[in-house]
Amino acid sequence: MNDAVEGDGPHKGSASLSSSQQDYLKQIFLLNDTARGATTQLLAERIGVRPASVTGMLKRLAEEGLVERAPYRAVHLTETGRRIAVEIVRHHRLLEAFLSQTLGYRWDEVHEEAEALEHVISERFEQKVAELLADPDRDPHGDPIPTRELALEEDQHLRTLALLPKGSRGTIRRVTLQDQDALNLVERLDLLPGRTIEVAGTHPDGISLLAAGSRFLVPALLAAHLLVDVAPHPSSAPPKKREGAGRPVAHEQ
Amino acid sequence: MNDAVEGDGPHKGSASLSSSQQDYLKQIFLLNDTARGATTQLLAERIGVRPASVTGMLKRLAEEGLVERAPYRAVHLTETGRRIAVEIVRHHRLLEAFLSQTLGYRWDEVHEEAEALEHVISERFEQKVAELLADPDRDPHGDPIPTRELALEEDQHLRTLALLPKGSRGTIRRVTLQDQDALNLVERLDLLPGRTIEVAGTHPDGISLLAAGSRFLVPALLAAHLLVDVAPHPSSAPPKKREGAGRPVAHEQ
DNA sequence: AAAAAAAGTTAGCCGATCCTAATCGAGCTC
DNA sequence: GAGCTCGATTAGGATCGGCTAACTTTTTTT
Repeated sequence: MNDAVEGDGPHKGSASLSSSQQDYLKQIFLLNDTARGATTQLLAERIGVRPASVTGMLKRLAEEGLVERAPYRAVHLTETGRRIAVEIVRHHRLLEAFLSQTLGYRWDEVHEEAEALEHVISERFEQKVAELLADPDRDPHGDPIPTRELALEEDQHLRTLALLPKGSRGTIRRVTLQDQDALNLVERLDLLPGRTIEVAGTHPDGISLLAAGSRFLVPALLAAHLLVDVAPHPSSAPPKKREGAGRPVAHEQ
Repeated sequence: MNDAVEGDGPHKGSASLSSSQQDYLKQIFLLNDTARGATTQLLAERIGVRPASVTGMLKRLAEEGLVERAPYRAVHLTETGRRIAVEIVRHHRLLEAFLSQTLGYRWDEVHEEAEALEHVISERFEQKVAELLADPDRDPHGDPIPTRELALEEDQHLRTLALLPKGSRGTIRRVTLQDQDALNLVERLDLLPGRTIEVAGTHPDGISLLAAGSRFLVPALLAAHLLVDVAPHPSSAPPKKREGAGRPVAHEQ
């Protein structure tokens, strides 16, 4: 035996999957909603292994019926695989909320710890934390927490800051970054979820922002990861945007 | 790489030890204070592997300077090994207190979960929990929690119920059991830490006890794991807190 | 469309940890 | 003190998940 983690014990579907396997499923899930999909290379980067290792693991996961794949193509989760992945995403985000709210972690410290704990906590732990926090629906980064039934609300109306036209106003709702340095910068610029902003201008290298009276430049790399709830005010239409970048998200459960 | 756990990150000494290794060290530590010491067989039982596997792991641990051993003899921890072991014991007991007090786990549910989490939490987590609970010195089973500096107070004055003579009175302070069924029984008999009792008689198969007005038999197997704070005189007031005489004892390994 | 680049896969290997089966050693019995 | 028994060790193997190097397929460039 290796490190088959059974923090989950005799629960749902994640029983007897190693931390490693859980991690692959989670990353596949998270990448499936992006433009390029869950490619071998992206997975390798996210997970921190070499591409060859990814190919190997994907084979194993395919044998266990957790993913479906065609060689040289992006992988997809099966329904079973998706359920497990969402379960882990729930663990992760619930833990982030918990670490932040109950243990007083700083905003930028939660990710790493949750990363380690998510594979190990039991169903009971998940429940107790959910109770304690009264079923939160967002983690500290603004990411939606899947419900107990594993339904994941999508932020259809949020738009990435990078693509907003000059004059747009709105409220930052999500910060989809994990990098420590980037998070620090976001904090320093005071661009945390909840902050209302206005786009003062767009540049090739970023977005000029008006927030809290001051004006400053948000690097494009950062702006791409700030999801904004756009106010219907200036000239924009009511929230009804949906298929901006790709297929409907894989979650019919 | 395998499952080298780095929940601990760049801290003390436990950095880069696998969960498995951590577990061995912890069990060696726990067994070192017992009559037979940390023998291959006992370790195998506690850890849930075959004796041959223990021999193998002990060799690796010896190479890393964490244990000292002579073939066919019980193992001992080096100072480094001991430090890591105590660190993990601290994690475990702190987590048990936390699960019980903060998350509302039942008394008999905490062990299993702590077992999984103890290898994964960071130094920060440990600190935050210790703060939240105001540096508790006992876990829910009455086991002493090593201090931040890894000093472990010994319960020198506690005596096992199994060996008390008829007529003894005292207060149960520790329940050194982990087995779920046994714990349930302890709970059913209401023999949790804090309960005051009197030995009504001794039998080959157990101890006859007088507690809360009723009289019942405690099986010898159970009695051996109930540590009692014996009252100096039949009339002595039942000490509310724990021993006033105990002092922190640096654990000579 | 041919060549180059990038991405993915295969093959072979390694280390960690576990296992079973067989052998060895220590300590007690007679 | 010769056995015998039980605990400990060795030998040999399996699995998991990682790696490198070499090769194949897809995509991009010219």
